[in-house]
Amino acid sequence: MPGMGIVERKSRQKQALRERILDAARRIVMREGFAALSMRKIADAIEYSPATLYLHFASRDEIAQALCAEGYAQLLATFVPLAQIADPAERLKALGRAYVAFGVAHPETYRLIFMEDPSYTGAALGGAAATAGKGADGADGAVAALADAGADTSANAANETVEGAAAGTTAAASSASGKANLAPAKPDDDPGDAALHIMLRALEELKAAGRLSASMDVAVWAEAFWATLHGIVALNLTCPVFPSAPLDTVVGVALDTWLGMHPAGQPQGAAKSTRAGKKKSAEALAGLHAEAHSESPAETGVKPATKPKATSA
Amino acid sequence: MPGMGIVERKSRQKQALRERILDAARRIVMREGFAALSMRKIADAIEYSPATLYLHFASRDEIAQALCAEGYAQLLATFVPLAQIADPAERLKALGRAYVAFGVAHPETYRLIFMEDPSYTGAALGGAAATAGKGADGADGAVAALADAGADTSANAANETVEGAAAGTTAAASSASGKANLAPAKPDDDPGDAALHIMLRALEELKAAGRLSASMDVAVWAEAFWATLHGIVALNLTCPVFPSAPLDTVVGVALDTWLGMHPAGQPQGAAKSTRAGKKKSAEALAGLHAEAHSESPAETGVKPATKPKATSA
DNA sequence: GTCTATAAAGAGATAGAC
DNA sequence: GTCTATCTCTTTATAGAC
Repeated sequence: MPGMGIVERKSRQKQALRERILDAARRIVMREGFAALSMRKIADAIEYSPATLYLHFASRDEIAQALCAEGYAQLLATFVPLAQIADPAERLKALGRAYVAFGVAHPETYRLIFMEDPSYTGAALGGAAATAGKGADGADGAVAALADAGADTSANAANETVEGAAAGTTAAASSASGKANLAPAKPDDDPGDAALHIMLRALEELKAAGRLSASMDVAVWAEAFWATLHGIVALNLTCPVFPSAPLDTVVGVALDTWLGMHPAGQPQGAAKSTRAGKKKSAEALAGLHAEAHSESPAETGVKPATKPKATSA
Repeated sequence: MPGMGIVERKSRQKQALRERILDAARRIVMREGFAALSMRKIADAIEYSPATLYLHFASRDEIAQALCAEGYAQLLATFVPLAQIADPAERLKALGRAYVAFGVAHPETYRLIFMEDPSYTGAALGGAAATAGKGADGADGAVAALADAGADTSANAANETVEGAAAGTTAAASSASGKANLAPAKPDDDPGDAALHIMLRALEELKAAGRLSASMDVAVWAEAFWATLHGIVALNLTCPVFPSAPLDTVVGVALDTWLGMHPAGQPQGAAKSTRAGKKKSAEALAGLHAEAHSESPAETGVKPATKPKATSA
């Protein structure tokens, strides 16, 4: 009968290898896209045999889902601090900018989560988006993944993003409000729900403040708003010619359109002034947020050329 | 020396087989998704050997690109008649609805064109989206594909969509305007450019009529608007929980937000009234437009469950 | 033109030795 | 736990007979 220390050590070792597997998998996905993720490649990367992987994950799919959970948590982590912004409209704009920045900074992660497979996309998005009610069916290891992911890369990513997005908005105002919006969106939910609720809360406030048409269904508005952000990110990742104007200009116009310009009365056409770079400069937006990542430089670059391209001989 | 008739017959036969190949490929993509498209499957479907395919197409990629060209042309075909709508705002709304309807009615086609690979997406989108100028580098067989595609399926699809989308708008007004907007967007361009120009023209008119902020850059607005539409379609195809509200409600809110409600003074909250079905009824929108297609019923269905899922044992 | 046959590469997953 | 070896399956693409 082995001492308890031995059991713990073995458990730690097992857990460590699991992490190494996920690390390697993440790197492969980031570098070559999800389609190129194979058990063999992972095994090669960590210098184990393919068979070993199956002691930790039942299938390639399980690895993919673990990666997804990390990604969701990572995205949520960039949202949470923004919930502090006092003005609901500015808060939503900051969330929108952070969302786009995340997608641009982590293209393959974003692809995996939101553009790859309905089963992946649906996984961490429990029964979310169901207006408000809808009994919360807890997603499992998602929040735990947040803690883990935060330990290596996403913590940095989150902070960078937050500072970048909050700069120039009402960031300072959050210290003045004190109580207002510090609820971190019930943490026992899955990240998808949590992120959604952050947005919905801001929307409710906006409506309460009379800055949103009283007849507007916030759930519908939220979905359309989300679609706009997703569309910007998705086109940016997939369409080589997409923003012909600087990305942040397009984002600015979208945010102004959905939320109205001037929270306190700045001249309209806020995005107009930004129109100077006039050529795809995802860096203009992403450069602010996504510089201190552990991800490969290729990920923060403009466009991955033509990564996917699964099988070719 | 064979008579000319023999040469022609052989040429016709060769062309016919080429069409059969593309037909089979299209069916496979529609049924099982692009990832499942393989030379063997095509060969099986047309009851030829795989080797024969290589006499008509150099590679699987070439087939994919031919499919893309068809898809672009098909989408453009649903746009062209809408250019007749007199009121620019209503025209843009109709275009938006048609765009979403197309994506919902032909999910795998839409996926292939706009969500699969940057090289596919960029192909038929020549140097488009480049604001206005940018010397037109002619894309090759795209327009020819329009003629071909129109011959079998897309003509019906286009007409159905047009009638559906135009109903309830200013369709009748087009007969009153006469001259206004009948330019079919220089036909020697590629479909991507053509579609874009239809939209840009409407936008310019909108701005000229003072219904769009004078400081707004129409190219930026157009891209953000497109992103919204793409986001709606893309989320609908990928995210199982996406529109919790009926799809057309979300589309309605988006269009109203971008274009303002009431072109002539109808009460605001135009989308509110639509909120009744309250459950994903893509049919509510797509049912109108996409009923008489030659595509498999699965394509017009709500969601393809989990089609892609490339390799599994 | 079309076929058969096959090369060459890669995938996921497993059995069984150690 | 880990590895070796392998099974099974699938893919693109080609060579060469007919």
